[in-house]
Formats: sequence, structure tokens, C-alpha cells
Amino acid sequence: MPSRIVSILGPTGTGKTESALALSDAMDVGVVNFDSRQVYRDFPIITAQPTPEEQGRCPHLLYGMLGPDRKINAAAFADLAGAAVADLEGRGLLPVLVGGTGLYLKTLLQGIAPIPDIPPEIRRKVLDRIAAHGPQALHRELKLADPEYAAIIHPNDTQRNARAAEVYEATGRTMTWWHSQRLPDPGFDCLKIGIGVELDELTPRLAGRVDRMLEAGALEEARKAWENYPDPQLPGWTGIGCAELLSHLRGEVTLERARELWIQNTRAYAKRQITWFKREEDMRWFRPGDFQGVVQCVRDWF
RNA sequence: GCUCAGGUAGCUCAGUCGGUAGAGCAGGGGACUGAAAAUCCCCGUGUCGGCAGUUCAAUUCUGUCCCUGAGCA
Repeated sequence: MPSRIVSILGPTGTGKTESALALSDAMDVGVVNFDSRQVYRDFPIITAQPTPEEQGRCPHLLYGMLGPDRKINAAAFADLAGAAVADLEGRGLLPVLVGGTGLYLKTLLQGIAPIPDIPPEIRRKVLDRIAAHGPQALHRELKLADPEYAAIIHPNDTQRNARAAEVYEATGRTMTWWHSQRLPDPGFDCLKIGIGVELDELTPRLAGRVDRMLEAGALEEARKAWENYPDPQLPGWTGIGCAELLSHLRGEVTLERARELWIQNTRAYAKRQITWFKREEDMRWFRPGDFQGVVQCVRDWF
């Protein structure tokens, strides 16, 4: 018996959180975060986590549970999400996954290659080599070890070349081999609800959202986080908004410029998300604000 | 008013020893199997400030005018 779950997907700033709350008014649900940034405790405003009041309206899981110094990845997150879903089901609640991180959803629903954790010293070695010789050097080696995967990823792609190198070095198996491993069916029957807009329509909303975050104390939030975690390399600081505000706090740009960059980067991110979700199969699309449509869609699904 | 430095893609700028020009960013499209709010790929015609002159040919040289910045008055 597969678990029945609902996911609310779409680019940032389309009102996914509100849609989930509308669902919670209509039926017994629990919300599971599905956003790689909303896991960070110290940035509730900047990462647009549901407010405490909103989270009080029904169970909310996987929000703000990590410090900015903690790393998370797709596989680890999917494990947590799987446990969260089981938890809600045990309480008789319909799990509603809300977020914009497409890879995390894909990992939960389809599983991911069972590659073991990479020893830190191997990772460091690979990163050192990239720093010294560039990702192209690793790509040349990859061509010999795993031509099939080398053909798929670009020589300039730092992250994927690093990943391929560390996996091969640590496990003695290629990415192609790992990706060809049969995965057990994670066993989810997921209704995918997409909140869709054109980028042009979304842009002014994103700008307004950034302004509201600033009014709500985003800068103060960043300042406090910086006092506690004064290292710009930490995973938590790489979020959009966090990075721009930090740049201002360190005197590199004016607040006005930080705001502009924040909006610009948010927009570019939304564009990438739109590209991703466009390809997602079995999506039911709704306009922002069409809460009735969303609720009805879930009802009909049962 | 004088001197100097500039006026080239939406922005910041490179360049053409004379044969009509190219980077980064922005913008558009795309990819995505453990960093994913990440990472990466593809897409560049614009009166090269205006006018005139020299030349087969000027964005490039010359003159002049306009604009911007710095300095001197």
C-alpha cells in the first residue's frame, strides 16, 4: 500500500504556504517542508518560513531545524522527509509537502543511488585539486574512467565533476554504475499540485516580497545570525537574501544595492524553478490564489 | 573660460597600428541522481556622441560642436 501524499510545488513567491494552509482549513493535514533553505533556524524571514502563527494552524515539520553551520543534502533530506510523512500518517493526517526544491522531491519520490557517504579527506582532496587545476582537469580523468558520464556533464561544472571524482575515488565505482543500480520503489502515491505563473507576472510579486521581508526585519535577522555565525562560507549563508544582506553588513554594498541584487537573484532562481517544474510529470496546475481549486483537486483525488 | 581624460550592447568596460566590434553582468532559453536558493550550458547588429574633412574605405586619423568627469582659473 503506497503512502498517499500531496505536494505543492512551484517557483518561489507564488503562495505555496498559503495554499497549504487553505488545505489545512478544509481537511486534516500536516505540512512537511520541502525547501532546502527553510530548514535553517536563523533565517525564518529571509527564507520565507511559515510564521509561528501559521505553523500553529496544523503540524509543520522540517522547518528551521538546523543551524547555519549544518549541511543537508538531497539524500539526507529525503530520509527526514520520509520519516516526517510516516509520522503524520501515524497521526491520521494527510502529509502535504510544500516547497520549491525539485531535486529533494524527486529524491523522495524516486529514490537516489545508494552511494555511501564520502570520507571527508577524499572530498577535501578533490576540492583541492579543483582549486589548483580547475574542474576541467577532473573532467579529463573522468573521460577515461567513465566516458559515459563525462559525456553528460560539462567540463566547467565544478560541482558535478567534483562529485564524480570523489565517488569514483571513494567507492571504486563510476557514477554510471551507481546510477544504473535498481532502486527500491519508495512507495509514494503523490498528487502534484503546481502553482504556476509567468515570470513576468511573478517579478513584481518577488520585489514586493523582498520589501516586505526587509520591513519585517530581514536585515536585523542577518545581523544577529552574523554575530553567532561569522563565517560566510557556512551553508546557511549561501541562501538568496542571506548572501546579499551579509554583503551589505560587511560594508561591500549599500542596502539599496543589496536589495536590488536580492530581487534579481530571486528572480533568476524562480526562472530555474519554472524550468524544472515545467518538466515535472503529472502536475495539476493552479493559478496563485486559487485555493478553492487546490482544495477541490485534493478532494477529488480521494 | 583653459587643460586633461572620457563618450562603444540595458549596465560596467575592452578593442579596432583605417577594412563597420567583443567580454563580464543584466535579459531570454535549457540542463539537473548526495552543495540544488547550488552548479553548469546555449543565445551578442549596437546610428562605436553629432556634423564635416582626408581616404577606395572612418567607430578607428583630422577639424569642429555637444555631453560627462577631474584639475586650473
